[in-house]
Amino acid sequence: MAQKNRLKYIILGLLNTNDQTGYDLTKSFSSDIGEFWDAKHSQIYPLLKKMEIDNLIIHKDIKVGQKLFKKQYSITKDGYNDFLNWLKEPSELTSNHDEFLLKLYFIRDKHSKIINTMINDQLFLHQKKLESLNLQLSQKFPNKKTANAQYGHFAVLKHAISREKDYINWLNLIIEDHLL
Amino acid sequence: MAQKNRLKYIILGLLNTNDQTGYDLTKSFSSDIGEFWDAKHSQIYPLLKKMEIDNLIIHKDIKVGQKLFKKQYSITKDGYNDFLNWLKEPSELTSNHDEFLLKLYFIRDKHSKIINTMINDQLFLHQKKLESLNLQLSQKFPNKKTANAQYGHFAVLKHAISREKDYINWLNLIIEDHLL
DNA sequence: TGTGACATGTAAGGCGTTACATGATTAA
DNA sequence: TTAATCATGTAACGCCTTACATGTCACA
Repeated sequence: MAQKNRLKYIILGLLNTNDQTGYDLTKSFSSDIGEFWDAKHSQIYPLLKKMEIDNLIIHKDIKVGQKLFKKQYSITKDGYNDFLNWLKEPSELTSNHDEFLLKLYFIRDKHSKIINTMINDQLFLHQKKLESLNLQLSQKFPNKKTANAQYGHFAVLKHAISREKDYINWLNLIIEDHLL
Repeated sequence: MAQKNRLKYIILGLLNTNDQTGYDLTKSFSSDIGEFWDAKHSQIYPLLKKMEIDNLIIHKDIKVGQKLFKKQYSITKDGYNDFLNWLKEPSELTSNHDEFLLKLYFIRDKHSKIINTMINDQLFLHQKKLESLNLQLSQKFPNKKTANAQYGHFAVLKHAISREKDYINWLNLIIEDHLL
């Protein structure tokens, strides 16, 4: 009855890059990796505990300030093997959940009045997103060297940008078509 | 503690187009709407019962053959209002879950050997998908009239095609870049 | 001294998947 | 007569979200 539990592999992958706390991992989902997956701290902390019991990761207590200790996790050999096996597995296509498209699907009349605001709202959101992705690209990968050093991250960011451009382009086509 | 429960709205939307059984609804997810959402019959049947209790839909027993009765559901006034309210709500961006991109993200070395098979496998899947979407387009919307009659469905299908083309194009760019 | 970020947890409950289960109908 | 499709359900369980909860640290 097992579900995929991809979050486990994301955590392993992130810890494989460098040791981190649950808090650090949580932040990854609001920036980088949030483009393709999301998770809240309330899911991450319990999973970290479970993964440590399963011997995939271990933690050290690091002193911060006077009283506070943070738990810095690192990946174990077992964890690394688990991660590699996942990487090597073939990936199926995952169907995208897009609520806007879902709504649009149900609008049968081309000249429906609701369609205009819907599309413009969505256009705005995707333009904002594209801007923020472009900003990320220029900040994280100012030159070829930086891109080659973290090639996957670079490639995935380029994908996201391409995807947003395509989305915006398609939305504009719909708007044009709508005026006819 | 309410989650979104978008499946409810999909069912309402589908029933708003025409009366259907749980079986019919289930099939929608393996074709059309499966492009943007997925659901199994084991989720659909219980939800239909709940939605009928909530007065959003009602069913009639329709005789099929000698013994079998199927439940044909239709949308109620309450259900229609619920559906319309959902349509009118602004839609936020939903982050895409794409396992391949997730894996790619973690591959730091541009010349990693694993990258080649990964990309080619994925390229194959997206090409297959694009073919099937093109087939759907030509079958469901052979001309302008048919497209205008179900505009949303048409627009969404065009989107999916555009998305797959963009994905394939990006994959090819990565492959090219990889050879350098 | 107070605000925002850092840091870590638990609880309740809905959502979604996999598996188990059964039977009728249709067309080859 | 047999296989594919039609048709409808339940059970177990893991995933994920929302909400509740607490306390420290750095900086202005």
